[in-house]
Amino acid sequence: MSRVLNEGSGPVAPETRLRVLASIKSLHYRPHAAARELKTQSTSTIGLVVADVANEFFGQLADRVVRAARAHDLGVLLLTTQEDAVLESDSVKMLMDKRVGGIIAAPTGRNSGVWRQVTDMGVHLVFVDRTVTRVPAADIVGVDNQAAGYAATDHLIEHGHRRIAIISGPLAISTGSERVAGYRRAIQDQGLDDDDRLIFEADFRDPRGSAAVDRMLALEDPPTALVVSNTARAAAVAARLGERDVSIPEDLSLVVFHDATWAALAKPGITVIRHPMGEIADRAVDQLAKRMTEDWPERGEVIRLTSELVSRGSVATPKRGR
Amino acid sequence: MSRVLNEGSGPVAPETRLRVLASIKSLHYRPHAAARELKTQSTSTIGLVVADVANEFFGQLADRVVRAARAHDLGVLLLTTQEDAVLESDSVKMLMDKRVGGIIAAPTGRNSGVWRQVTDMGVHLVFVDRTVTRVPAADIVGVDNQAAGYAATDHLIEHGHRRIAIISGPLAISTGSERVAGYRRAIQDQGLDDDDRLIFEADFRDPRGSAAVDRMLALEDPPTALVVSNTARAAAVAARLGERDVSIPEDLSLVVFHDATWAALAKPGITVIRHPMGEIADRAVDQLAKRMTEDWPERGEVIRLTSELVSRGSVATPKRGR
DNA sequence: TTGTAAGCGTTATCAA
DNA sequence: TTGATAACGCTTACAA
Repeated sequence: MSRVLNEGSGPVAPETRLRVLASIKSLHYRPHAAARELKTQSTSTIGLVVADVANEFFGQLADRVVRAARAHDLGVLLLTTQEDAVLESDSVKMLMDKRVGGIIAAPTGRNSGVWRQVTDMGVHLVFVDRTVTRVPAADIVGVDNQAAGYAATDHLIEHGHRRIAIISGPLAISTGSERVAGYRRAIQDQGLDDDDRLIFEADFRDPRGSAAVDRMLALEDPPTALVVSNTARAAAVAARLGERDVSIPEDLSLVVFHDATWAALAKPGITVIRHPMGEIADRAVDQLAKRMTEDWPERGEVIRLTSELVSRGSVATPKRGR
Repeated sequence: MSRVLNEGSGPVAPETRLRVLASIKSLHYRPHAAARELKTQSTSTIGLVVADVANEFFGQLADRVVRAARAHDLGVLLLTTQEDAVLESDSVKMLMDKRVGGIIAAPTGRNSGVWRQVTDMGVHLVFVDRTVTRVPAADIVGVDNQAAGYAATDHLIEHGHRRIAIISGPLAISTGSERVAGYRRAIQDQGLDDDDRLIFEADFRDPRGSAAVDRMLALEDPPTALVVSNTARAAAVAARLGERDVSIPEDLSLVVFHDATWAALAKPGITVIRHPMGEIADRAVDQLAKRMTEDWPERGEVIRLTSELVSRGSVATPKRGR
């Protein structure tokens, strides 16, 4: 009987409750989630849309999202975009058909319209890590990327570097442009040369991802330090640097976004910008869970967490001369 | 109208089909998945149960499973066990309530009964990477772990090592015991000393994961080579080895299971056993999709794929003397 | 306190 | 070829 499962939904005699409970046990009865959803017009599943869980960054994020969701009794439907706009909108379509209660997404950036539709149709949306414009109802949970870009660059400047390059993700993506903005601001604040040729935009899916390294090394006046703010390509960049026999930090100081396993294990250890992955995921899920119970919000909320620069051995004073 | 969506389900005039299609467009109609499921008693979602997608191994697996599932128009509900038996059975419970069409799982090994119930209730089950006993109806997709353990050990023997240690995952898990069995067989085939003190069983969740390293190093007659068949702890082991100033391969030759990013990037590169992650995922999903359309099988099928030893710089001839 | 019936959005059956 | 109707398994409102 329904009243014993959803306690509080009506009166039920203690004795009959036990009788019902007994039958449930003996018959191995389990409520049919789809039927319940159909009747109550509510779901206990949310969607998670990220680029690629093979990438440790999103893997960690997804792991924590799943864990946090469980605490709210929410299932997580995982969809990946592989940074492809078509896969992204297909993913959204599937989630809408399944009538998820909300979506946590790291958008590719090329689908504002699709995301806008999501909120227009009354499905709650929380962007994590990245954002897109023109989706006012979406909540945003992420770090202050501009500050992080600034911190990474400033850290290198403090060590005496004057020519600092950055390998960014696509500037069309919020994290890309924000981090580069922070980088630029740091360069300008210190009165350094703001040289556009030191800014490399590497596509997330660039098979070699390292073309940028070659172009950088080919510069007539190559940099003495590098910020890799493109998390997805960072390992490829490091690999290419190794192939090209660039030694770190002697030839090049290095700061990388995201504290991946390889960064801590490399010799020397790589100085990184560390994101509070657990907190990002927890806040995103909490926010979504809150939205799913409360009434529809006026505008989305922006939750900015702080990243941290973890200093290891990949940054040193630049060699003199050259 | 239903007949135009599910084409072939009934006759429909070409003209009315167009009219219906037009309304669908204009009203932004999307079929309600839950209602359809309720009626047809079928689902378009499968469950994926792995330990932990923050781990690159399962991250890669999950990524490919999601991609392959999409090709079959299947959604993936992701649940993680964190290697915890309780979380595992909770996960299964949720998946059963949601009436998924099937489950792909890397079981913790401590829940045979739960998995048995899954198949008993008519839900298709494909084990990936690992297995548990007593679930005859489950399909299994994985590599030949015993052969892999043998190959890793034999590779070290061929390089002249006589004392070879192994840090395994829990022996209660199929991969753990199989890999150790392969290791043992290689040791015995070559007439080497089969010393139990060289076999270390490190729990997947061991916070330091490196206690085994310390114990190994404390041996009066320490090994000259090490196989780390515990993928989840391999990075921690490498980190501890570094802290203890063990240089590779001079002091210790190393072979690790799973070709993680850090293994390729380390200097020297780490020799690894590489699993065909993509193929494992693809076969698992294909198998599940096949089961979901066909009739219930007699017994599960076992699909054994082959792993590959990728030689890099972490294996050398042992130093003389000692 | 308990039983009954309607209805959620589909698909399938049966008449028209 | 099409329209009406029952049923999937649940929740909920209302009657007993």
